[in-house]
Amino acid sequence: MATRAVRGLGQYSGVARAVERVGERWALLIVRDLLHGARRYSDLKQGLPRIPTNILSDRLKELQEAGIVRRVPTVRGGYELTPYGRALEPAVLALERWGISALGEPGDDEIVTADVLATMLRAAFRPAEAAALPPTEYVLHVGGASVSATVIGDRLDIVPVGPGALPQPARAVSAEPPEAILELLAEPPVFAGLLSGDGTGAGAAEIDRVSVLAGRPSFVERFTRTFHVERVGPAADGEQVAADTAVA
Amino acid sequence: MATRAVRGLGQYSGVARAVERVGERWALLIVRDLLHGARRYSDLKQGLPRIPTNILSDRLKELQEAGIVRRVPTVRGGYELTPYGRALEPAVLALERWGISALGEPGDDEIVTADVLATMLRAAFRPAEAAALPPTEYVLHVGGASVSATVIGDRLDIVPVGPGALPQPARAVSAEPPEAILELLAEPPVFAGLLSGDGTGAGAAEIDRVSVLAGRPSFVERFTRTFHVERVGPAADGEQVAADTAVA
DNA sequence: CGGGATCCCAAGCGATACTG
DNA sequence: CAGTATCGCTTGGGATCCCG
Repeated sequence: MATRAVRGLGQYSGVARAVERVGERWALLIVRDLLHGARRYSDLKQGLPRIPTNILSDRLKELQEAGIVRRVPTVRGGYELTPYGRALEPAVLALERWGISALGEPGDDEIVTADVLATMLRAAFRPAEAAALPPTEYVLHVGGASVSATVIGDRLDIVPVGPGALPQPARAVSAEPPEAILELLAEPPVFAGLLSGDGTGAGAAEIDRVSVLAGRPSFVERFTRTFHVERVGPAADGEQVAADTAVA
Repeated sequence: MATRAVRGLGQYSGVARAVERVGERWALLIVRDLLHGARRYSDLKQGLPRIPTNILSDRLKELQEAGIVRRVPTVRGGYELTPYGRALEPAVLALERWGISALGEPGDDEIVTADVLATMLRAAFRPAEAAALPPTEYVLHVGGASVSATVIGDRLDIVPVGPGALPQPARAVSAEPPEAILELLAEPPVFAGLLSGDGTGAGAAEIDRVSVLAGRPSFVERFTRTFHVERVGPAADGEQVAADTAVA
């Protein structure tokens, strides 16, 4: 049984409410995956390999009760976000940005899924920078997952590609793809570094370690300008604090 | 003992990392309070009435190990965020915005602290709107907590006021306060409604229930323009889904 | 006043088995 | 494929006491 809500945090606060509703283990990762479209039970389970099936079931039930998730009537075992759940996107992307900047090395059995990759891209996407660049399609292969990110103006569209991706139904705008295409292959940490590198000096190390499978290598710089997150390492402990900070 | 980290989520993902580091119960609320300045152990405990002391101790230890929090050398029992921890601010505010829009009625023993109030204000603050308005100081009394929010141009400064607030040390800019002042008193749910109301029609109900203790009542509208979050109720279940959403 | 130690309960969780 | 049922166990977390 989905127990919960008995343990409020005792604060009339937005963050507290948010934590009460999506703070349970796994909950936010389910939301993250659903942000990219409806998913079936087995899709979710596959994307979250370490989640026990009963926990997935519990979370989905709780998220439904909270009005964050609902079933897709037409699809057996299908789930999707409600508008209320979709409103979590800014928060999820903000957390993603923070997390990206200190991903470190992958753990032994840590995987990268298409949804993980898509979230990284959407978190790192900079519409203002992108708008100034020519339309480009980026095909990324990172740690076994593959997505195609098409950037036209300040718009970003991501679709899963390659083996393992189900046929994508009814793309609204199947206008002709941009003529500029860049296809990259990179190990997960290299890819993370590519997103959070400073682009010029230090980031060059990552650039050398990505394989350009198709497209002009100079497009890599276009990619790093389009997709970028500020690096904020965990306490290099180098700098001094403003010691006069108030202890109120 | 602070056990943890044994249970990774198995994904090389920013959100997963974020959840692993600040997903523990209470952790994000501690960060939230520390976002407004250094705090002592007892301050934190007071602001989080339901947290057991050992859990607070554990969390602070874990947050330190993660490089998110560090001790303030000059203050006994003082804690503050590292730059890495402060980088969580966008994520915290995004969660706050989402949480505010469905706060509902306060639970029996839910409290509002000055830090809670300050977080609400900072989450709801709209610099672009504020910049067009004259400098104004808003003094808010909500559910026992009181803060003063001074808005000058697109800048927002918040200081705790009234009984319970320690003397505020060394305000850098103690320039003369704005001549326009609005002092409000409201019950917590009324205040939340004020922030997420639509400002005109439906929001009027909240406006009638706030007490203007000082300043011109017309300034209330200035307040709601300066501080606002989109309302996204949990599943009014009214509208239809785009049924063609991909289940990929 | 800051914070560590201990006890104890149950919730949250994970693995496995089972069912429509 | 989409879950439910059961079980054991870890551990989070609440209360209380204790120490510097």
